[in-house]
Amino acid sequence: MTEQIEAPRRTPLNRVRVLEAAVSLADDVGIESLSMRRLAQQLGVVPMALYKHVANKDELLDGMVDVIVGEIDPPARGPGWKDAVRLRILSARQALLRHPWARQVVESRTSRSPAVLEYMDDFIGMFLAGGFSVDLTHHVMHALGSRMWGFTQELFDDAGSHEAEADVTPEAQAAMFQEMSRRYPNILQVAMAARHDDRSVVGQGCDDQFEFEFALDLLLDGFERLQEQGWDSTQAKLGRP
Amino acid sequence: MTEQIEAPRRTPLNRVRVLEAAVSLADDVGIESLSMRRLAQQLGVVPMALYKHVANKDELLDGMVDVIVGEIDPPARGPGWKDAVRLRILSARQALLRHPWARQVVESRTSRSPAVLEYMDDFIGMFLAGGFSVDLTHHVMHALGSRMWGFTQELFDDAGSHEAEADVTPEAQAAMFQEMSRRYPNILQVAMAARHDDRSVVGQGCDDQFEFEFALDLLLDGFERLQEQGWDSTQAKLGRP
DNA sequence: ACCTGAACACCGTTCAAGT
DNA sequence: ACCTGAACACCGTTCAAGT
Repeated sequence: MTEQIEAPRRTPLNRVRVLEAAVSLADDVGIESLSMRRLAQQLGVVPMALYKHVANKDELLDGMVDVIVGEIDPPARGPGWKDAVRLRILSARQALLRHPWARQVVESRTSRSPAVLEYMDDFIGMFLAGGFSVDLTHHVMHALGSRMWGFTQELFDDAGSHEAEADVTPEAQAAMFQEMSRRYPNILQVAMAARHDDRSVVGQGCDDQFEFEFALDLLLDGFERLQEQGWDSTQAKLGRP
Repeated sequence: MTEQIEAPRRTPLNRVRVLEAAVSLADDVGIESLSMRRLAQQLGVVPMALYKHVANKDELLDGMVDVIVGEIDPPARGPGWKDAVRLRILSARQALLRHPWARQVVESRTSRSPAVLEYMDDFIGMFLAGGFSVDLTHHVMHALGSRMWGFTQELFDDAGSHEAEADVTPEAQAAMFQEMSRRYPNILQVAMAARHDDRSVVGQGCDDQFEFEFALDLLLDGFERLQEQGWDSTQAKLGRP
């Protein structure tokens, strides 16, 4: 009997390999097409093999968020709190933008992994180091919310660009435009003005950098003002019935 | 042959009935358990029957958002822009809080239904009526983002309350606490302070009203300041390289 | 012409049977 | 003791066959 030669050993599966494969598969095929079965196939293993390394699909998604958090630059040491916070958020933004599915997944997670907790702990630390009271820091973190991850809710994802180009006749487009201007005159006004603007285009499908920084700086300036005023939540609560 | 008596006619299905049934089914069993099949069963029809009234599941979800938008109070007529915006957002918040799944679904939608467009058009109209330039209004809408719907990202959903009560021994709890204070000292500090606070408790599982209004008012005050200063995006862009 | 049962092509996860 | 193929209990959606 010929002794059976072992097939060339696949580099053995481990958690990191599984998570990284999941991230790049989601990058390639989209998060909605990422399934345990498809991921297993990509890795050349039977679906069940994945369950050795992640308890279930939710844990897989948590792990994928951790991979992304790992791509965010560590907190800058030099500058004051405002620049430190700003830089870290903009770095998070770059990491998130690299993975189109990330925003949705980050938003949908309810539990916080150690990596996420550490990320948040760093933020809190930056405010405290900047002289913010624990009280103000608490509320400021809530106000920051998901902007901590470097994204803003899209206002118009692709309103209008549905199948606009090819199929629709100019007449139909004109009719749609008329209907829009009748029903949503304000949206139209804003959209038109934005289109004339050189830098930002409504509906370009991607979170615009200027909009993001506008909102972020508005918040940071607000935080700064409150801190300088010695804002205190107990006072604020007394002031408002 | 006895003439077959028609079974008592079900009130015939229509789009509104389907959507309302979907909303209350999601209220009851959670959005993750809402399926076309289960909804059909609830309505006493075959799954295929639903496809007469909604093209597919995505359109069903869009329609469910419309039902919720319909629950939001119409814009107030009397007050200035700031109170008008504030009231409408807090009304949206009430509607969204009535349906635990709504936040997630609103966030996940990429297309905007007529009802949603109208809701946004109203907001834009409030700012314009308040003397905001089209330009500033545009950026302000982006800054408002998903806060337009009356929710903020949860910071801590139920971190720690996982299975804390029953199963875990006091010793294990103490150990976990120590581990937390070592790894996430800043989070702990903020969490402890918040727990002493009479009104807000971190991790109470629901978006806290005070946090929401804090962040909202910070933004509204910021908007007001910019408007009074005659803020202009072209200037802002020149000022920043 | 209309309606719908059965089928298709998937899921995530369990579990018992095989080595 | 370990591994995994088959199975379970679902999905959303298509489509052809039946009335």
